Amino acid sequence: MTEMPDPVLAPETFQRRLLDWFDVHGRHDLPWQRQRTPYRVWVSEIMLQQTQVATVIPYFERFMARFPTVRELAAAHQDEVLHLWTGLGYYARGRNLHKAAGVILDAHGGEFPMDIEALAALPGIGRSTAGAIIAQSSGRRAVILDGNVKRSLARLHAVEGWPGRPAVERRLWALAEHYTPDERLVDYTQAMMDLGATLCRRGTPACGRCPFADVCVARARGEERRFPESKPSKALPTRATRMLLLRDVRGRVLLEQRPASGLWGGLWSLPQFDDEAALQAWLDTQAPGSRLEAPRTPFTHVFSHFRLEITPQPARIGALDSVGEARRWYDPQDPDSIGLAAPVKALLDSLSPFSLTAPAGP
DNA sequence: CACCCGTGGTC
DNA sequence: TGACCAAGGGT
Repeated sequence: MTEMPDPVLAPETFQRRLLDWFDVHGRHDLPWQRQRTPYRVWVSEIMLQQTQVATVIPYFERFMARFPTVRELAAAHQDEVLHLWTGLGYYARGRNLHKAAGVILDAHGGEFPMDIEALAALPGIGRSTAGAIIAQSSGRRAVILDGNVKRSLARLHAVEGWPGRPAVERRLWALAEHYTPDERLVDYTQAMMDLGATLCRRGTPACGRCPFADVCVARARGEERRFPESKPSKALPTRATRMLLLRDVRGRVLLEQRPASGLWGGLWSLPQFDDEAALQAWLDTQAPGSRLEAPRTPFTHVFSHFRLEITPQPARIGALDSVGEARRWYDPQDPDSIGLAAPVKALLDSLSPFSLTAPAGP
């Protein structure tokens, strides 16, 4: 048996209050709530990891139009999957989604394995996402613990400590397990996420409309903003890079495919170098006779764990014998269906004469 | 465990 | 305006 987490409400009372609230105020018309197949729920859950609903919706619609079932997804090239993922971030999600589609076809005959362990064994699916897929697509009992649930439960019980710490996370899982009902799992899991997303928000919780305001421990203390505690912050290191803008006579730009893992893994980007010397050495061997132009003004791109200072380095082609497997000429006027890192896409867009026309002003 | 992985919104 | 964060998972 799991530890009894001093609940503020009996599970039955919690469930009834939550579902009564959800029936009136919950979200019932999100795109993935139509045709709740395991496939559609799966894709939506992956896209929604660390990503807000409003951002996901257009990506989800485009993805479903191109890959209506897991078979089309498995048959596609990773490039096309990443192309549809461009701008969404955390590209390992797209790579894993594509990889898992192949496993579902090869090892599971095209049918989703509908148990937690088998689902969580698929790349990109962890404990919480596996639970969400089970609950939302089959209605069977499964426990979820995403950011919304963590925030709501941390406040309801005034759970101290950053939820990333294993001890805190265990406690939150125990609370989530404690309150999860045996019925109406589709609605219950959606309701928990809706509560966190629309009422128990991070910045300005709408306690006045919350069905648990009278029993919320954090609110009773007037400390709802203090929960959940935030991650201990560290200073962001800064790295510098040069991005080579090598153009041929037709105005096309040389792109390189990034390594399969790591930052922008599998996406196409401009060739990157630590400094001008490394860039020049590359030009001398790979594209002799090329001429460097003046570097453009550096700009900074901030990632989650470091900031990248990018200096665009334009150059005109001398000779380039072989473009090779992981390289291609890319025409910004006539874009290919490939995955481009967002800052690279913005930089390439800035090369287009069309983007140099008068900006739309107020 | 601590770190890695992206982008857009928010204050 | 920079710090913080969002429907987490992999290594």
